[in-house]
Amino acid sequence: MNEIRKFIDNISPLNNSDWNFFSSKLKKVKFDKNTTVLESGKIETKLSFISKGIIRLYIPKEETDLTFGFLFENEFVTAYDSLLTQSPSEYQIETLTETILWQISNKDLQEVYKRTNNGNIIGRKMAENMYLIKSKRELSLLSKTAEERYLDLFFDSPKLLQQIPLKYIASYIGVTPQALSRIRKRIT
Amino acid sequence: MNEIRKFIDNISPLNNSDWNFFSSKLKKVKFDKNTTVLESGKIETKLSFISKGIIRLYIPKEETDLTFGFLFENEFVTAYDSLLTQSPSEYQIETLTETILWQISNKDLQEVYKRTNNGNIIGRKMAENMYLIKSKRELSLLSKTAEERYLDLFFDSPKLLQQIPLKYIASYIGVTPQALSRIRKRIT
DNA sequence: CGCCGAGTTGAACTGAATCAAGAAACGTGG
DNA sequence: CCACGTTTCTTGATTCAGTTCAACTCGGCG
Repeated sequence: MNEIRKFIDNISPLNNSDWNFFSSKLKKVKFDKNTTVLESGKIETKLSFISKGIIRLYIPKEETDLTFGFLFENEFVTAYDSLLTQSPSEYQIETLTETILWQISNKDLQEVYKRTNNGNIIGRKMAENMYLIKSKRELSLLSKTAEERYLDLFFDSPKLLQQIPLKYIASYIGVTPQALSRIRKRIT
Repeated sequence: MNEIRKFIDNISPLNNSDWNFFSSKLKKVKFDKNTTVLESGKIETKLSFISKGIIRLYIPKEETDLTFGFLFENEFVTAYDSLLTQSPSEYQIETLTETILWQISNKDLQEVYKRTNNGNIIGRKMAENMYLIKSKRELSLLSKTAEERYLDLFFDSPKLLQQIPLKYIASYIGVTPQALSRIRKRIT
């Protein structure tokens, strides 16, 4: 839980009473490897902090599904679109390794926004942060080649990448597994 | 100004005193056609509401620049990344037609967040909204063909499209003007 | 009138998709 | 702990959407 407070304080510091309120709402949950945390079509009701494990966010498709991100230890994960709009999630969330999450329900999160001093600020900063991530991604998709995107990802989390099957990375980068296999070959 | 209040009330209603505070900060500015509103490299200091006109958001590049969006009447426009991080903007903002903006400075906007009841909520909802837009765009770039993206755009704002040079639309869709010209030919 | 940028069209080229088949890694049951 | 089957990864051949380079047309404007 310590890590969670650190993460949040980094966004906007919480006083102890606010933190106590927030943390009292958190529930620890454990998931096996390759387990669905949120099924696409369901409405997202939780915000989760990854205490341990790796998570993939994707849209399941007939043939190959579309991967939108990998989340690691000490990051938050949620089907944010669905959480915000409270409509069925296109996205599905799945563990790639054994995973431990701390979860707060959307209901409780809204309470935090209302009841605590900094709740709304944190909510705003979180949304702003999510925006900045997507904005970067848009730029990457528009202006970079698949190879550059692979190298970026490799640069960001080299070790973690080794734990993720190539086909998922390919899907995140926006190419087929075959294409990524060739890119890899080319650059080594 | 009426339109601005309508827009904001749609996000989260403001009481009169909050609105008065906010609207007192707005300044009306007029721009000619093809005029730079924000130069890339400068820090964004304003949030602008488009009262009249069409605006293009892009990153200037040596050869062809990258277009990230078109904004129309009764929408907000800003180099949001730069506004949030207060670092130099990669993005440049330019009018495509004669344009009238209502602008509020970032400084005043922060005051609105602080001083008014709903300021933070609006700030949050605005960020959430910006996120949702980018999220949609990411999906479009990852899963759709250039042709599909063109049709989407056409479907969203058919009339407005006619006022935007093809080369900018091509850049938004992520192809060369030649390619878009052929797509157009193909689908008519 | 002549020029210039925008748009169209053509031809050659390229990166990635698709189809297909084989090799390697992985896990599950005997 | 090995054997088998399934899934993942690699490699090859073909196809395709889009790029690049280039030439030509059109419309507006000095």
